[in-house]
Amino acid sequence: MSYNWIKDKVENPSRLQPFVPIVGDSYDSTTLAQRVAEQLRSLIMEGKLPPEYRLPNEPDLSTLLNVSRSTVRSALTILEQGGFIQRRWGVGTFIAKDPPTYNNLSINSGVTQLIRSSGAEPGTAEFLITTRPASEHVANRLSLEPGAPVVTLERVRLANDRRVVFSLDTLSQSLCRNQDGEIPLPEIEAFVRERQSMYDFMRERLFLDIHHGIAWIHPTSAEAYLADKLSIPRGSSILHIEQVDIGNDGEPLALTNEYYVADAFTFYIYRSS
Amino acid sequence: MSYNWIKDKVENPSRLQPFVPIVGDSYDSTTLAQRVAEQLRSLIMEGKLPPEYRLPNEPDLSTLLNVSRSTVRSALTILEQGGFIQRRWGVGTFIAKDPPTYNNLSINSGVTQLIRSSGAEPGTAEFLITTRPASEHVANRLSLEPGAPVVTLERVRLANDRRVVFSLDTLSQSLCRNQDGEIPLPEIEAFVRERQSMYDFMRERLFLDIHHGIAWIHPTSAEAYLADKLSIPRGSSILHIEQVDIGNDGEPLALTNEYYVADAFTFYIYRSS
DNA sequence: TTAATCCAGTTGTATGACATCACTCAACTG
DNA sequence: CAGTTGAGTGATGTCATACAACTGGATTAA
Repeated sequence: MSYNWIKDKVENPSRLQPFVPIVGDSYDSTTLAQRVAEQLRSLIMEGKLPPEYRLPNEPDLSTLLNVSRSTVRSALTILEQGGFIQRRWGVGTFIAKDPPTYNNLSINSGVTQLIRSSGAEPGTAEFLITTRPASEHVANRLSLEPGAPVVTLERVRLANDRRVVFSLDTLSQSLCRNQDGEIPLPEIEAFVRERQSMYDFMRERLFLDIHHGIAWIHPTSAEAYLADKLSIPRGSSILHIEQVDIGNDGEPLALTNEYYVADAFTFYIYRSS
Repeated sequence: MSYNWIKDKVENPSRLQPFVPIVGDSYDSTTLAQRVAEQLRSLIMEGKLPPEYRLPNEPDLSTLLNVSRSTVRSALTILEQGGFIQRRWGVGTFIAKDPPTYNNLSINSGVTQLIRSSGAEPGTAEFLITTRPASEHVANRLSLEPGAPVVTLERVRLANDRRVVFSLDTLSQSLCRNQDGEIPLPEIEAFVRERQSMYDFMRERLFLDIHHGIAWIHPTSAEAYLADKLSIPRGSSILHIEQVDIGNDGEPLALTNEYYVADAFTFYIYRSS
């Protein structure tokens, strides 16, 4: 039925890729509506669908995406809750005026993506991977027994060679295994060094999907160790974000501590009323 | 059909109020699904529905709430996105293991509610309300012309008489009017002094509903003025949250600057993947 | 000119049917 | 006897259709 997907507010139609988003039949353990929402969310975050752009109406979206209208509506509800779109009863559905970006803390993206989306080149320095017994605090956060072995990943993250984040990731060693048994540390290191993402490692090697994260934010100031790692004066303002990532079954999977140089990034939060 | 609403994980049934949530016919300009979600959200946040509690199945919820199953599902999708519930295909719908609370920044609640939910008694000191021309920054945030008159509300917020937050609210003067014309400052002051909420004033007197807020978080340290207001040493860590509240039509309504004493509260963020 | 009315287009709600998944448990198999 | 298979049940997910409610502009009438 060749809906004119490109119209209204789009000045440069050739920039928009044809919208045939394929929602494959691949089994994802997620629902169809979530996959549709994810596809549309990518388009929005990549700027393919500009702010205030009017989407096709729901019946047309239904045929375009080859899913039913109720599925479309579920997906749109998801996006609406995230602040990506705005629905106006009797009028239409629009991309939000100011949709969330990667520096929005409501979106659980990693440091690498944050740096990249800010226009800088992500890098790593002082990579250190070790195993150690879990402290009481760590064990508590990860629902482990104190002393249980955990893998920790200590990195200084760079944005265009500037030290901007000190990150300390912790993962239960019992999770670091595939069908062949335990994954040796060098293999983990090789993967994370190349891809610069622990999330990718968890998803692709451990098949651990993260459902959501819960973050605590603490404003603090750099003591000696941090000041050294981040090459900033002692006492500089630091944003400390501690985060537990939760899997689909509700169990904590990973613990992340990130220390951001205060003026390196601007963080947003979408707060729904 | 008298569904046994209280069962499964609930140890103390008498604690749970009977669930007849009435979803009134009152015209709210919001959708039915949103009102249903709001009702359930209140029950969860007030602890009436404990974590991991299993909800009735959707058909039964439908009859209980006197709405259709599609409306129930829309409401549940909203709650699921906010991290309040978890749906498991083929199994059931459950209150989340760790549902968001008022100190979750993903929820747009005011300082007063935050203080109250922490178990402390909210209070106010150094109340100061003025009108002044908008600075360039303020005008930018509120989509006003620089120099346009704005109403500012300067408060030191107390938790059990301890100074914990310095807040500075800004509102375009052109919005501070009802059918009788402009609302005089003393009237605003009287209302906010008593209710300790600018949001309540905006909703009840100005009929301005806030759709969502966008917050910037900045870790910083207290300079002289702030240190004095908050009775803390200079250089203490401060969490600065600047927030623009957006109305249903997408226009900015209010600007809020809040400075939190670092260790006074613990802030959470729900980060969806 | 102005106000009321109509009308087309869109999202919201209701209803019913079926698909898919998870869990339990009986039956079967080696 | 341990392990596997499969039916059965009950839950959420998806589809299809119809209609209600709302918006905004065009039309019409005062």
